[in-house]
Amino acid sequence: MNPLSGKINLDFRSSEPIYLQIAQQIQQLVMKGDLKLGDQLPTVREMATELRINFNTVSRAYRLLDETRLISTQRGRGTYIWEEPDEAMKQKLRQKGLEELALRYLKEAGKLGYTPAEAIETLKQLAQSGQTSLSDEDQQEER
Amino acid sequence: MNPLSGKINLDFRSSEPIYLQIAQQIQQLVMKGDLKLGDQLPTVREMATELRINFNTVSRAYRLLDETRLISTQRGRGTYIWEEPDEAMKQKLRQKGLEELALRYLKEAGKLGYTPAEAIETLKQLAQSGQTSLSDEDQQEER
DNA sequence: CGTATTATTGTATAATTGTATCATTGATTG
DNA sequence: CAATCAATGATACAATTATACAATAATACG
Repeated sequence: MNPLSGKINLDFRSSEPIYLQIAQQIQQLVMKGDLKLGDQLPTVREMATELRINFNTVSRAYRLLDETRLISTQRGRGTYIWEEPDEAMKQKLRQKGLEELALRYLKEAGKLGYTPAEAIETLKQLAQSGQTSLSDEDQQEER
Repeated sequence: MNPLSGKINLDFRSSEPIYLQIAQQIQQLVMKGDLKLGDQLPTVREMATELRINFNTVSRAYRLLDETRLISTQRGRGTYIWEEPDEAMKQKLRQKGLEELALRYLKEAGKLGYTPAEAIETLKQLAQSGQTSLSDEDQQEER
């Protein structure tokens, strides 16, 4: 069994592309310590089969992480955790991830006809009212 | 201890295939005089074990060098330095090596969206500003 | 010695793994 | 509706590894 079997949960209904979902979740697993330096990730084909997607999509996620030097992909050999990000890096990655999420939120809101200002306002109110269950328990897989 | 133990440094993250890295570095060692006519190279398995790669990858590097007559591989016997390149040959090899590096640089820059002109400009500036530590001290091994 | 046996060395071929390129699809935009 | 673009898929490819093999050397034994 590979090290992150069942730990990647995709939401095929999300507008978030699945290659980003994969990349972000792997990033989080590293930051949580579930994946450590030197660990081998599943091959693109393994993971693709498990997630029932094309292996090129996994490859794209891996390439993204390779560019940030979080992992190392080696043709013919496999893919490995390359560096455990230091605090600064973690912060940067978190920031970047957040920004992507934020951008998507605004974009989606825009589709629904809301201005950024409106989207922000709604967000604020939501944050104040329902302060329960906003933490990160494991989510259910969707498809 | 074999004659080039620790003298081959691989970068598994490079897009340069490791069989080429090996071949080029052996070539350089011969040109530098670290390897002389008649010297035996480590067996494919020895070197593979040291570098933590498959011996077929070493074999491929050896085959490459065998084809240029720099070394002689003999099944069941081993691998030996075959001829020390004369000055003309050395010059040619150095030139070829540099061209390969240049090509690679441009290719990588291209992937990042830079035109050759931009890549060249950046290179120029870099060369002017930081003229320190551009020599060839031994590099750190990567994985 | 001579020969059989075993170990050592490089080689050939197929399987595995990531990559590059182009095609398809579905949504967005004008 | 056509054009366009991003995400995903299909296909062919390149690097590396796994496995079985062939040639040579080293050793054992008569």
